[in-house]
Amino acid sequence: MLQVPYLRENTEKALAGLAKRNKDFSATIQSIISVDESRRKLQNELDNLLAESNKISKTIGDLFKEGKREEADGMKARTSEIKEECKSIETNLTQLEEELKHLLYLVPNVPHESVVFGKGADENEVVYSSGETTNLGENKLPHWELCEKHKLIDFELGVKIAGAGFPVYIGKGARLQRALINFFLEEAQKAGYTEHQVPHLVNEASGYGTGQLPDKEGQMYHVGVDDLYLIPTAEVPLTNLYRDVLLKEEQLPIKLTGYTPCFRREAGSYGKDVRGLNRLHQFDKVEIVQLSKQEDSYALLEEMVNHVKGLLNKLELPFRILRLCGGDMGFTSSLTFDFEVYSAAQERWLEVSSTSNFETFQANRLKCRYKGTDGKTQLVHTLNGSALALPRIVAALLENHQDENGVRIPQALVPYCGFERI
RNA sequence: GGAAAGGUGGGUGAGUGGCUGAAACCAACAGUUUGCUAAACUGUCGUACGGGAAACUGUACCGGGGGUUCGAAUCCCCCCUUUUCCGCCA
Repeated sequence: MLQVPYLRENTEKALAGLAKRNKDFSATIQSIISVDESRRKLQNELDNLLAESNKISKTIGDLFKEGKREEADGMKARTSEIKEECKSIETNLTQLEEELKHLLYLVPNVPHESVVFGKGADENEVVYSSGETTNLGENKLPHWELCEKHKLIDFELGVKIAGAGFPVYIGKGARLQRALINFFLEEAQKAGYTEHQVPHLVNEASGYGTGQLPDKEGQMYHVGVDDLYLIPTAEVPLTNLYRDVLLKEEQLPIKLTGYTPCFRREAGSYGKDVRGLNRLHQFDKVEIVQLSKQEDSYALLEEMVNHVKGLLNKLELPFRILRLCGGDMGFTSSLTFDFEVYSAAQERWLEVSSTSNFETFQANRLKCRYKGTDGKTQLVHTLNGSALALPRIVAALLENHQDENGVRIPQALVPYCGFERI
C-alpha cells in the first residue's frame, strides 16, 4: 500500500498518476489524508495522557519507598481518571486506524511515468517484437489435439481426479515439464538468482504482505481447517521471506528464484480462453524476485526483462513484449511488462510472463527496509517476474514446433529433456 | 495428538512488580595508540509513530493478543512457536 506521508506531500502527483488507471481516487485520498490527520491528533492526546500517567506512577513508587503511603494513595485517583480517558481515546484511535487501513487498501500503486493512460488490454503498448510469427499452413493442430495425439497430457483424467483445470501430464509430456522447470531454474541460477524451495501454503500475514489479500481473496484456494492459502505464485512465499526484515544496504540487491506449482481458482473464466493449457487451476512456474535499493530498481527491471527475453529466444518462440497501460496493470504494480508468445495454431498471443516493479508498494506492507550507509532507513523496492510459467510455453512449443513428423524440441532444451522429438 | 520446559536487543545471556529500553560479554562502527597488523584503551551501538528548524523530546514495543495493578519483561488467561519425551507416520 501507499505511504500516507507520500500521499499527503504529493497529492497532486499521486492523483495524476493514478488517473492513468482510468479511475478517480481523489475522494479516497482526501479521506485518507483527513482520517490520518485525526488519527495523529488523537495519538498525540493519548501520548500526553500516558506521559502524565507515567510520571504519576513514578512519583507513587518514590513515595512508597519513602514510606509515605497515604500521600501515594491520594495520587491514585488521578491515574484512574486518566485511565478512563485513555480507554475512550484508544477505542476511537483503533477505529480510525482500521478506517485508514481500509482506505489505503482501496488505492492501487501509482503507475510509473512511462505508463500510458488506458482503459484495458487493448491499449497496452507493444515495446518489442521478436520478429516473424510462425506460419504453419494447413495441417496445423492446436496444442490440445497434439497432446491427445502424442499422449502428452490427459485433461479428462485430471477431471476425474480433481476437476477441470488440473491436467495429468504423461510420459514425454511429464518429462517436458520437468525439463522446462530445470532449464528455467538453471538459467536463473546462472543469472545470479539463489534457488529456494518454499512452502506451497502460506498464512494470512503472507497473503497481506504481497497484496493478494484482501484484494484477490477469491482467487486463492483457502484451506479452512488450518487457515492457510495455496499459493497463486511463488512470489508470495519468496517475497515474504523478507517480511519484517531490516536489511543492510550492502546486502542489496537480493535475487531469489524458485519453482512452485501455482494454484488459482480463476472464478468466472470460460470459453476458448480456458481450452487446453490456456488457463489452469494448477500450473508450474519458476519465479524470479528481486529486492533492491530504490535508485536501482528500474535498471534491475530491465535486467529481468532481458533475462526472460533470453529464455524465449532459447526456446525459439516468437514473442512480443507489452508495456501495460494504466487500466490493465495489476493493483500493486508501478510498471509491468507482459510477455506474450504466439500460439501458431490458435493464432493468438498468450501471456507467459509478467515482470513488474512494485517500488515500495509491497515493501510498505511487508515492512522490508534497508539501512543506508548514511544510517537512514528506507523501504526496499520489490520486483518480480515469471521466468517462466509452463503451460502456455508448452502450448506454444507444441504448436510452433510441430511438423509432419511430430514436434521438434528446441536445441537448448534437449539436454534437459533427453529426447529431440515428440 | 499427549506431557514438560523455554521464547529478552545482531549474537550469548542477566533480570520475578517501580531505580529496566533493559546488566554483562561478544560482534559491529568511530577514535586513540602503531611503520603495518594484532592487542589495549575510549566512545557509539534497537525499531516504529508523533512533536521540533535543530539540539532534543513524548509514546509504544522483552514471541503475538487480552487481563490484573497507580505501575508489568516480571503476575494471570488465550494463541503462535522452539526443544525434549511419548504416540502416530512418508
